[in-house]
Amino acid sequence: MNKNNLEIYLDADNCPVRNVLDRIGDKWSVLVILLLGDADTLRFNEIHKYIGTISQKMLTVTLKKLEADDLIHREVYPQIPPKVEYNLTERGQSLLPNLKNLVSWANDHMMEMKK
Amino acid sequence: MNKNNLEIYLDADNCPVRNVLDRIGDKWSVLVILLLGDADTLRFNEIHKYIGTISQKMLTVTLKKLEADDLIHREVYPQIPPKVEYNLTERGQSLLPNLKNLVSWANDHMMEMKK
DNA sequence: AATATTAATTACCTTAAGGTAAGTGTCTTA
DNA sequence: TAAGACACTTACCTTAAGGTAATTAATATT
Repeated sequence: MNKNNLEIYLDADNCPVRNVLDRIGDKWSVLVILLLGDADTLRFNEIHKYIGTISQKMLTVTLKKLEADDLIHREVYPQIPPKVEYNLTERGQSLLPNLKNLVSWANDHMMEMKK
Repeated sequence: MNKNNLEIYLDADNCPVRNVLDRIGDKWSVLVILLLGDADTLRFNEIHKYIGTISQKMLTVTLKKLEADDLIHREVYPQIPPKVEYNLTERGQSLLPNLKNLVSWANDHMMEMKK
């Protein structure tokens, strides 16, 4: 057994698995990142309409968390009615391939898993 | 914007992102998979000791879910006291690289993120 | 005047995740 | 005879995630 890997996974306070899942393991974060990865730039209501089933509250909460982690950038246009645009940061872009790999793994294997 | 990808991500009832996160997006699943990926075969109490902070209850719940999704295999030895060994299935093995990529992304980026 | 628009915010509620602590069965060992 | 090992199971409780619905500010449109 590889002690190095074990130490990395299990170092309780500094566990990368925990850190990453605590941030994007919620119901909506990954979806928003993938969406912005494809769409480049989207306004609040555009994301809201695309996802369809997300509540306004959870969309703002999700966007704020992603912004706090520097995964998305938020650009406010000082006009009325308000206009706010979102797009991925460099860090968000760097996460994208990992998520897309997960998606394609899911497409390959999820069908066979019974509900 | 790529309509194909969007349709894949957003198809509410059949969304691969949701499917995969619903199954391994919980607090312990990924950790257990990574552990079994390194250790090959582990008994219940070995996993319990390695992770340290997981409760017995959550370990059994986690293992049962992973087994139901055919991500880990459970081998019972009919002896007393009981002996049960766990290891990754082929499907679990196929997920492993994706998770390791996520871990290494986390190692590269999580330090910079403030708590 | 009244209504629509946009991106939130707030109060309230429900559900689910996960923790603690105790108990189970069967055998072995001190 | 009592305790220990092992892999759970059960009852109970707390916390957090996420949902609904109403409200906001400032302006343009009808």
